[in-house]
Amino acid sequence: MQTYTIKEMSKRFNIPASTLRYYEDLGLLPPVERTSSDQRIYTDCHISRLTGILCFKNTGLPLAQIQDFFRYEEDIPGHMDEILSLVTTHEQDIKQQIKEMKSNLAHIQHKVRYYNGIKHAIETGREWPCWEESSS
Amino acid sequence: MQTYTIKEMSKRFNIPASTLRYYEDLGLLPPVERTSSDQRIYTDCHISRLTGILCFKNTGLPLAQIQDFFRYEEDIPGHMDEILSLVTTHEQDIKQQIKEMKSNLAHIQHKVRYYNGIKHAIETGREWPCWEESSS
DNA sequence: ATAACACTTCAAGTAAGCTTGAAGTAAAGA
DNA sequence: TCTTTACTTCAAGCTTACTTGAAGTGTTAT
Repeated sequence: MQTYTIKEMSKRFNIPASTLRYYEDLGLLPPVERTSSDQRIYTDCHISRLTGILCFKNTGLPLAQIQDFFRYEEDIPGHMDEILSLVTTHEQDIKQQIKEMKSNLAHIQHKVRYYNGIKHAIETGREWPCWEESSS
Repeated sequence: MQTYTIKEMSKRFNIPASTLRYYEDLGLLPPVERTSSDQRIYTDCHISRLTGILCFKNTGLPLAQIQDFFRYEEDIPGHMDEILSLVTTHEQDIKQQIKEMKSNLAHIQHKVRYYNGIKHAIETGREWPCWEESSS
C-alpha cells in the first residue's frame, strides 16, 4: 500500500505541513497512522479526502461545513437530505460565483485595455486617446 | 446632482453602513461630503468607486491592493507600470480562478448525481446502484 | 414636548483560517 | 559521536475584513 510523509503531502497539494496537522486537529482528515517515532503516515484515503476538502474549500465552502459533509458521509442513509441539500446548494453557489467572476473579469479586462491605451499614448508621445472612457 | 444617504448606498450595494464607513476610514472611498448634522452624502463618484472596489474585492483582491490601485490612479502616468502589473496579474488570476471553479463544479456535480442515485435507490427500495463510484 | 429612531465617532471585539514559537524527540549523514 | 535536519505537541499569535457597543447628537412622528 502506498504511503506518504507529511512533506510529500505538503508538496503534492501545495499546502504547509502545519495546515495538514490543523485539518487533522479539526477532524477534517481521518485518523492518520504513525511510525514508531510518531511521524504521520498518510495513505491514498487521505489523498482522496484532501482532494475532496480542497474542492470544497477552493469554491468557498467554510471548513465547518466541509466538516459537516464528511460527518454526514459516515452515515449516508441517515443524512441523505442534509447531504443533498449541502451539495446542491453549493453547486448553485458555484454556478453563481462563476457567473459573477466572468462579469468581473470583463470589467478588469476593460481596465487592462484602457491602461494599455494610455501607456501606448504616452510612449508614442501622442495625445490622450479619447475613444475610451475611464472604467473605475 | 444625484446624492445618496448611507442607507441608500447600503441597500444598493447590499453591504452594511458600517462597512461603508470602514472603507472610508481605510481611504478606499474618496472623501464623503456631510450634511449640516454630519450625515454622509454620497454621489455618483462614490457609486462608481464602490462598483470598482467590489469588482476587485469579489474576485479576491485584498483590500490593501485595491487601496494601492486607487492610489496609483491618482497619478496614472507616474504609476503606469504598477497599474498595468496589478490589473494584468489580477486578470490572469481571475482566469485561473474560473478554470478551477469549473473543474471543481464538475466534481460537485458528480457528487450531486452520486447522492441522487443513492437517494433514488433507497426510495425505490432497490439495491445499491453499482454503476457509479464514490466521489470524495 | 417627548419618545423613538437614525445617524455620528472611536475603540474594542469577533470569526475564519491558519502560522509561529518553544521545547522536545528522533533519524540520517560526516 | 556529533551535528544537522525533520519531525512532534500545544498554546499563543496573526491577518483580513469586518462588527459591535458605548456614548452622544440630531431628526421625525405623535
